[in-house]
Amino acid sequence: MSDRFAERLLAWYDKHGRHDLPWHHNRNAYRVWVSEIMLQQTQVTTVIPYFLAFMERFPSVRELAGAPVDDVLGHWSGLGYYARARNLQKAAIRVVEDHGGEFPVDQEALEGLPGIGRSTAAAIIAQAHDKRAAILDGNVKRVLARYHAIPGWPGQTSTLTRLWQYAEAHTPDERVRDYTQAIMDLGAMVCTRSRPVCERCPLNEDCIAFRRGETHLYPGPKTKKEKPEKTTWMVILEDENGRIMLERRPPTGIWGGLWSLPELDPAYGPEELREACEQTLGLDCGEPDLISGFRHTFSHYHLHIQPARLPVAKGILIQDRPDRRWVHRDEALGLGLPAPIRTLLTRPGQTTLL
DNA sequence: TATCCGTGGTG
DNA sequence: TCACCAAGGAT
Repeated sequence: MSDRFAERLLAWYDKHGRHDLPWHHNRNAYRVWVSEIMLQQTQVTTVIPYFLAFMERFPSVRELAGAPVDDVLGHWSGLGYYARARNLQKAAIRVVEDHGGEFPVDQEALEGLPGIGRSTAAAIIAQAHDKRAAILDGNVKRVLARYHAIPGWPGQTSTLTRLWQYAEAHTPDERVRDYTQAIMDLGAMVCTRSRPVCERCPLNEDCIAFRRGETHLYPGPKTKKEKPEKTTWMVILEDENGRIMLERRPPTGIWGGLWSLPELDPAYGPEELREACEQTLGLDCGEPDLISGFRHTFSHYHLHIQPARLPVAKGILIQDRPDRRWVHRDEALGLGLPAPIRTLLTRPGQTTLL
């Protein structure tokens, strides 16, 4: 690029950028990698406490590779996108077994690890090694879409291709670590989605969208689709010792690998729940106690959760299955639980009895 | 290419 | 109350 994009950005970064984030200290490839995975589709303020606790428990790639999956998921509980946690540990095991515990330095090898794509690989290269690699995350997409007035939704291949071209072109040969942090900081602090602070932007002079007064038009909107509504029963089974039954969810799909409350087919009516527990779970239960349901919104559908509390008759045992277990509430909260289930178990008073 | 995968903040 | 979306990647 013949303009002074990177130069202006770096000068702004030196004065106003974020230089003190937790992963900026004791910087190494492992810490950079974990932070980048956590930061996928997740804001900095959300990540910080998770990152600190994660590093306390898993200080190096070897401890992560050797940890129980439940421990890793437990530290991810509430962060969302749990495939990131499963892939993180898979990648850690590969780094230990195939690379002697040392992270690959080249982009191709990094992209071969589960959970690491083009942008994350580039971020690791730039942040950990200060070597030239172009990133393209949500911040960069927004900055570039406005600066060059690139129409269309960034998810569209044609739009994405153009964005990558500009991302590559603007990335400098020197100070790549600072540059990648700088353009993300600009997107997060100045070139925000709503009400960008263009007066304080070091790039406003040559920003086409700003000069046209059209920053609100970029990036282009995603084509919206109607979200389907799904319904499910979630049963709180409590035995005479005050323990509740948890069930491990399948490794794929929503909340994959996490512990949650047992689900029953929504086709069962309230009066059939007792029988459903008997047939589905092999449990002899008392009368169901219906709790008011709530709606949980995901990216692509709404889930209507109908909780029901059922007492379990004394002396009844279920067959020993590794994906089911009786736990006290305190113990349950130490496992990887989905956020709404955690809320349900922590603050049952928040919901109203029917 | 389109869809799936979470959660919390925002207007 | 609710649609929209943020440091993407896998399928």
